[in-house]
Amino acid sequence: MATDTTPSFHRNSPEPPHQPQWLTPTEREVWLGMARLLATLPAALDAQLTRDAGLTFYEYTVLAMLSEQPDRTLRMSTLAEVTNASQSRLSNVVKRLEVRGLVQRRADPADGRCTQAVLCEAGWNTVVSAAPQHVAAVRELVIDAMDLEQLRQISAIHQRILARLDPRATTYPVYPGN
Amino acid sequence: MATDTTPSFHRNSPEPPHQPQWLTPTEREVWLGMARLLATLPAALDAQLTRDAGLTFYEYTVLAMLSEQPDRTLRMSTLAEVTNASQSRLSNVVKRLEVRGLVQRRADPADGRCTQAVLCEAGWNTVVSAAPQHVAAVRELVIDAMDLEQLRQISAIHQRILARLDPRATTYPVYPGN
DNA sequence: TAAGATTGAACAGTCAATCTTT
DNA sequence: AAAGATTGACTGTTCAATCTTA
Repeated sequence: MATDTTPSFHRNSPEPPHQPQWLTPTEREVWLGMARLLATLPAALDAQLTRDAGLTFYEYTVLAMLSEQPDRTLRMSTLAEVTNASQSRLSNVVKRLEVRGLVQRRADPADGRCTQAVLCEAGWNTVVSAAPQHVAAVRELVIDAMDLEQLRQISAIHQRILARLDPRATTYPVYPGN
Repeated sequence: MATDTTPSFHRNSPEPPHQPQWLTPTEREVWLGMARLLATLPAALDAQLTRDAGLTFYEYTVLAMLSEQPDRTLRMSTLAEVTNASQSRLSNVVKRLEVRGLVQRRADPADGRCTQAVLCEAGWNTVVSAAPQHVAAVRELVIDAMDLEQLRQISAIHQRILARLDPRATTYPVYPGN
């Protein structure tokens, strides 16, 4: 705050009303921590994957999701959902992955409106060789920061927040086969 | 997984070694939840702020951080730190905010290398009017998803992860006056 | 020589518009 | 008319290079 006549953002007022406009110190700490995480964790993952595998985190996610399918194939719209992206973003990314020979697109025989993305052999090899280092990074940065109890706690919290972000979504986890 | 001769990414192997290469089901759930949060929460905040105030989440953060300073002033390098951004990104954003008349830049009298960013009156009014709705959104989406115990738990977890992301950082919270 | 800051070029993401198939 | 997918235009971010002052 700049003067004492004006409220301090993200802090609680001296006399907290029922639905306080600002955040209490604890709430503020949670929010600043989350905001910082939102900004720095994706950058760290991108850095690791770019350095070690020439992939962005999002590109890796696309390849990984395809690699988990029995036929290494997924419709573009489904792939967009499971990778938490817009159809437009996915379309652009897959176009580049196709140029690099990691993925191929083909028309869906069952529905002419749909396009299937298929992981190529080169794409498979790319994920297979990138995965160990990436998983190790995820462990080091995130997973190993928690004990089993905390893993359960944060999972429950995630689900509650995600439900608020998209109330129409079925209960998380979204991904088939989890 | 595509065949039974190959590992499934982000899942645990049948016989987990000491430092397992893949993630257990619980770990995988945590990670997928966090990845989903990383992708969707910033988008939701951008949408709210763009709609209600014509600001991105990052622009709002810049204005909010300045508004909390007694003189509504911060060095560019400090502002970059507290907003979790690169100097380059901040420089571009402040340039646009300056064009819009929300922020002004001036040379730091104490050190000719530094630039100070100062919140203009219009910028102050913008944050003041944007803040209530934004804080309400943060509450609805994030804070109110947790009880007090969970707020404390996630705060502790955040700090542990952030410490791994930037081991050189002093113990979080970073921001002066918290 | 280093820190702070900015810039230009390359790149990625978003939004609205479009096209095709159902 | 609606769903799936893509594209073009615009905007924002990143990276390396640059400039200034300490």
